[in-house]
Amino acid sequence: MEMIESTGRLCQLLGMPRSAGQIYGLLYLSPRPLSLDEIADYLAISKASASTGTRQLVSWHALREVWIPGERRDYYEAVGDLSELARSAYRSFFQPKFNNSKGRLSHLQEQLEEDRKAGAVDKQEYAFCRERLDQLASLESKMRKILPLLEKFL
Amino acid sequence: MEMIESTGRLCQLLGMPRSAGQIYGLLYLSPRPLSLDEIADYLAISKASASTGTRQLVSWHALREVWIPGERRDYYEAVGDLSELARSAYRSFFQPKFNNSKGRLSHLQEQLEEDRKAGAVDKQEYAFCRERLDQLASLESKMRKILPLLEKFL
DNA sequence: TAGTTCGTTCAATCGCAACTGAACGATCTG
DNA sequence: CAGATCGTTCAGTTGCGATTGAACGAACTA
Repeated sequence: MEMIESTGRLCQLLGMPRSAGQIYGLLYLSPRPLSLDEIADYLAISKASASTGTRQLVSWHALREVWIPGERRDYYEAVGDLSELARSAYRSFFQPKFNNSKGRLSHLQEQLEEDRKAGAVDKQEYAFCRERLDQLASLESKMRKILPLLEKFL
Repeated sequence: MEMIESTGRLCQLLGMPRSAGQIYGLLYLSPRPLSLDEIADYLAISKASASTGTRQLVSWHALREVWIPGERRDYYEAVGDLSELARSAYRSFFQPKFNNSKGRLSHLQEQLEEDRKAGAVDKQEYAFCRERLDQLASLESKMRKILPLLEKFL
């Protein structure tokens, strides 16, 4: 139960549905795969929530569907490799946002240059914005360098 | 306006109020400090929101209060050093959660040992849980090693 | 075929954080 | 002192994502 609470809070902190985290926490320490009904029962949530939660986790490759011969129910078990999980989460979630931010940043820089040429900003304003945008770009470049290393290390 | 949208979304992504991010984005590119009314006016939010937002940002050291001689209003400007900002955010926000998780983890491990001694879990179950908890501990230790490095690099 | 037992979908509800308008206290001005 | 101009606080509202019950379709069973 402590595990369930922790993973639930963690997911909530990362902007994911709390129930998904709870499901993962439950399965992470469960010695055998569990069915939808068992999950819903144990966590005291509706089967609908359990269904949507497991499907989300499966799509994130955090859960694996397990078919037990002679059983009609679907069973689920947690993917134990958290490092791989973190990597794929990074790739499919943070990486895109990050690339997007790069595009936005360079677009801002272009726009600033245009405004300067058009005389829409005076010299002091231009210098200030330029400095701030450059600092942003520098930080972005640092992140771009270190993230792959971090990815390997985990 | 693009900047405002970006920082707003970023804050929302990190679980902070969107309006706070918008305020920071506005001030980050503003060549001069702005007053509460100017902020509320520009962002089309109520002065109440602007007030709470700025106070939050000030408490996070993301904004600086600027007193302009002969002016009764408070003026605010963005703290430009994003690296320092990230560091202090890490220290006051993530660091505590992280330490907390360490305590929980070791507590879980202790409890597992107790259960084993009490014969509450069979050998197979114990081995499974033990392995999973050990993996968690290993990941936690890696994070503990790399985070300080990352903090220095930024 | 009729009746179970599954998982999924969807409209309705709920909870919670963010936002707002209005009231307030503090500080200045004439 | 009265009046104006600030920032802050707070009860009430809003908006949005998570959750639910009920309905549904598919796959099995007798």
